[in-house]
Amino acid sequence: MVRLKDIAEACGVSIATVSRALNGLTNEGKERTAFICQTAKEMGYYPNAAARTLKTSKSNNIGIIYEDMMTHVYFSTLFDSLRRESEKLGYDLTFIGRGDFTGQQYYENARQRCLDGVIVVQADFDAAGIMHLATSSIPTVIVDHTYEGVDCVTSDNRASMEQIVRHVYLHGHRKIAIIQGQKGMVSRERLAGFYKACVELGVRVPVEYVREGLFQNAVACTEDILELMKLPDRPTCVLCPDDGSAVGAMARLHAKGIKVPEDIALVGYDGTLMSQIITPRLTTFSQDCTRIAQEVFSMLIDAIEYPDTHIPKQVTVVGKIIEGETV
Amino acid sequence: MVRLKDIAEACGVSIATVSRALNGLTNEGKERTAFICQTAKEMGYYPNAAARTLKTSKSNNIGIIYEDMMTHVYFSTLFDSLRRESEKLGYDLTFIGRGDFTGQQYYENARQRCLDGVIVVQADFDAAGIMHLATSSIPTVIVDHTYEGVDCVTSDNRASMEQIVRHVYLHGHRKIAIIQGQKGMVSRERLAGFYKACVELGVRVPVEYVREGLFQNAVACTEDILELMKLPDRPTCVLCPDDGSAVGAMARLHAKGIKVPEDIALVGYDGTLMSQIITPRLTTFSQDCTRIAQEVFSMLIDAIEYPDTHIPKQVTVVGKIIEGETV
DNA sequence: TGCTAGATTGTAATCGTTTTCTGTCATTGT
DNA sequence: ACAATGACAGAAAACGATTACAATCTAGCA
Repeated sequence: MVRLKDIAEACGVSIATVSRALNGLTNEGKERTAFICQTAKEMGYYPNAAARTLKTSKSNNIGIIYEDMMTHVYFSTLFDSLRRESEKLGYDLTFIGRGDFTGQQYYENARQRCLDGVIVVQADFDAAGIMHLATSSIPTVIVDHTYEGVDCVTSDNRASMEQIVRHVYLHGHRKIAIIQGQKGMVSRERLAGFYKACVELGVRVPVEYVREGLFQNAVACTEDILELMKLPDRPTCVLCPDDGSAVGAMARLHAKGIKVPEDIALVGYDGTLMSQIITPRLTTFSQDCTRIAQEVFSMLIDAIEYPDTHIPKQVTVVGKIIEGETV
Repeated sequence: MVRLKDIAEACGVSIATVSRALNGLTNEGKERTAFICQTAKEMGYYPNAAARTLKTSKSNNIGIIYEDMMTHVYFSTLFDSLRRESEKLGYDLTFIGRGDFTGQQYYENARQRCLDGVIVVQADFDAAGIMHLATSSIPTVIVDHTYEGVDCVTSDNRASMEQIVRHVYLHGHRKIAIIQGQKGMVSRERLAGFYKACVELGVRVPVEYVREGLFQNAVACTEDILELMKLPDRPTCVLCPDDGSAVGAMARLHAKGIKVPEDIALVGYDGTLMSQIITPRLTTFSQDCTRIAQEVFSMLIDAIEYPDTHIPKQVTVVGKIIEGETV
């Protein structure tokens, strides 16, 4: 391993001079600087990250706390976007937060490795711990969950659900059912949007039309839909928690002789590739992961670079309906 | 931030003593050790990772080089497994390898941050660079690609394709077509297995039955299938590069009035959740990501702990056919 | 009691950088 | 020609841990 010291010896200057030359500090003479840089490159020098971190308390590393849900298309897409963005900005992404972490430990773990910032995705699990982290001196951005007074970026679940309801309303639907995902802020927000739009549009919602379901679980979704179809006053349109559920349910319905959209209209969520390649194309709602990632990093970078003047804010990113053929 | 020094002062002992006590070095007296540990905990001490890494050249961090393909279910599943395994063993996972890396840079980047090891997934992109890394002093395991003399774990694409061919053969198919994925070792291996099984079973394969396709691209897959259906001597069974393609294609075929499996048998690949919740359930091949992850880490840990005696090996993990209703 | 072995603990060097402070020159103004 | 100024380079002190080595203390034994 090549050290600053080796270059210093090779060039016949001091370590400090090499360090400054390499870091572009204006101090040094121009051609000497060039010579040092040249030599460093030839010798294959790379600064030791640990030493630099130790001295500067900057690691160029951003921690990411993710539940084990990478297999859900939304989250893998979001991750891809986050990674691309972090790459662009010169940060590496490290997965932190062992499964059994709680309370202070998120914070301590981040502190321990001098992370420059932390991104928490879907912080539904340990409010106290997450808050401790988010209100600490370590820049933190929360994705898809809102806490007071800390940086949050959420795809606006409430507004999107409103959009969806209005969309199907415009297509003539007055009996709209909803199947929710796992309990949590996302589901709550969507339900709130659902009710809000229905109230505003004067659409009556019988309690039986609102069902608890699961994300990414087409079996559950199908069961729920079949239950809905048994109702004396059956809905004409069902809003599913995500595309995976909707696609799976659609296939099952189809096999049962129930036609989409003739017998029942279906709306998905996420705007996945899959939703657009099946027949009929699913009407769904696309969340703009690229935008989300950009917002996340813009807030994070601001918090990192201007820790004193940074003001936490809550940003919502609004997606859009992708019109398919199932409504 | 609490330092060793702070604890030392609080306890009235030297820094070295605290360090030894905390690391369980047998040197220290029992109750003094206990007292130090207790105090450290009370003060909320966490060792500074950078300092420790600088001194010991161990980071407890494993780098992972992944192309941007997290949205493919196979890779997200694999990643989940890798992460779970790394968590269990106490390592963190850091995404490294900026998009424009080449040659030595993978190695230098890993060296720079004192990574204890590196996992390279689908190393199809920069053979020279990857080899430089893999043959360096940094423990490296390559997933889903085979290089001579370095640690590799692959799902046995050749053997699985053979299994698939034999499976459909047993179901009476003699006209078997294959749609490949992106060019690369995975596709090559699968094709080799396909030919091998066909030859052994005495199945004739017209050149038109072998088509180049794309992974995770149902549109391309559908086009390919439709082309195949136009052939004067059409195949009775088509092997698709992955479940996503197969599911999408199936839906399109269905819409065109071509029935699966009556008119054409279809086989997917990956054994995803999706493949099992659609109707008809897709016949597919499940890759055992958990096993792959275990093998990866077993090799990695061995290479890390016994760098001198470690012998690189090539491991293949065999998956199994999931019988659906499309053959 | 005096000496030695063994058990603890402390001192200080080290890991590779960054950065402050000091010192040396050369340049400029008077 | 001399002092003041500024540009540049080097020495050395951190950052927070680990660890080889030296130093101290205790106890066991003659």
